Amino acid sequence: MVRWVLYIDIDAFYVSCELRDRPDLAGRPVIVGPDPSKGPTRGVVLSASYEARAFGVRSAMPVGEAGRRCPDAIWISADFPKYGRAAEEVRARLALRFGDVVPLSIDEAAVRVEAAEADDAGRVAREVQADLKAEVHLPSSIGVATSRTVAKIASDRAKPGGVVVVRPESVASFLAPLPARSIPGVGPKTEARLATYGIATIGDLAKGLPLAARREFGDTGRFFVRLARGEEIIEGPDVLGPRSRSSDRTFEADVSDPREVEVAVDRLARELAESLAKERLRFQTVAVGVRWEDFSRTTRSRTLAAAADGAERVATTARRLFEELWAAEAAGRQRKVRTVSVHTERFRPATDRQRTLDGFDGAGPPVK
DNA sequence: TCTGGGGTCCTAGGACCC
DNA sequence: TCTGGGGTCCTAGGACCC
Repeated sequence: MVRWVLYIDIDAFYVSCELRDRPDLAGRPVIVGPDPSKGPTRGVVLSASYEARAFGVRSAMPVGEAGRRCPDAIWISADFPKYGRAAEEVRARLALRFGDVVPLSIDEAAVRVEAAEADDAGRVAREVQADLKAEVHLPSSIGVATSRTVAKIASDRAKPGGVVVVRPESVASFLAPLPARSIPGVGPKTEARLATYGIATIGDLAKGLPLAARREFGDTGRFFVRLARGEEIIEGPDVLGPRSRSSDRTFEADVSDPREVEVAVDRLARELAESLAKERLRFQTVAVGVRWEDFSRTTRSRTLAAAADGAERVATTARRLFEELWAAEAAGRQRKVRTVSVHTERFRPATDRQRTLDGFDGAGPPVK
């Protein structure tokens, strides 16, 4: 028996969720995002149907550009709770058959399957696809391989609506012609750095890296070469729980008055604390981030003496961090603020209170 | 064309400890 | 007086993903 990974990716997820409620829109160019004809907005495309993609519309594209490329698009504003519920339906459906489901993003999940032959694993994938279509009414693409990374790359090649199976002995030849950019984790910057060494495809990576590139890419470089050669890959851990939670707000126009930003920081901190309380999470680190008008970012973080909770604790820490951040900026470039964010991490479950430390909670050694 | 709102992981330097 | 090597934690920034 061979252990296979099925990597399931829902096609055009947000749009597909909307089409469940609006089947009359099937086959039309549908975009989820703020409608640019309803006034100026700084929004971007969250999801586009394949009919809209035919006009060059892509996820994360500013909506004004998308509107110009596809003037007849049907715009639907995002409904994140709806998408969260749909993701739960998909995971529940998969859990019914496979037990353990590894959720990898809102629209992706992996399951493990034991099968003697690649054809058997492929058949299971097609059954899953048909089941999700019939029971959850969502279209999917599925990659099948013996590692999660290769299965994910296969699922990309399967879009839309297909199944791609990669046999263990064919991994290197399957990957070789693909651009290095197809590797999850290789974006525009890494692609450009690899190109300076003459590396464009995964096949180029399989030949190994020159000494200078080995130094430059370190562990990541070794991972690329192992993957490219079809060698065994150490998989990331199954997702154990949230590592961080944040809340941000982009202003309609860039802001130069720190008091206006402080009001937003306070509101974000309280929203965040409320959602942490719902999840019963206590945090130990708070951070504040600013995206400036030139789109560069600055962050400031502070780790508390002990895990804490409560809106007041997030808010006062965040406010202090923002004051420091602002003071440093005011002494220098004095840019306007485009986006402000409040961030928490290093979670402990709220139930995990240690009696011996309880007395120090929120009143530990003074924090600068 | 002018860039959201979530997230994850990695790197690198300094502090601090043994 | 000048000096090690290794490990962990904290902070800031960056790349990347959906």
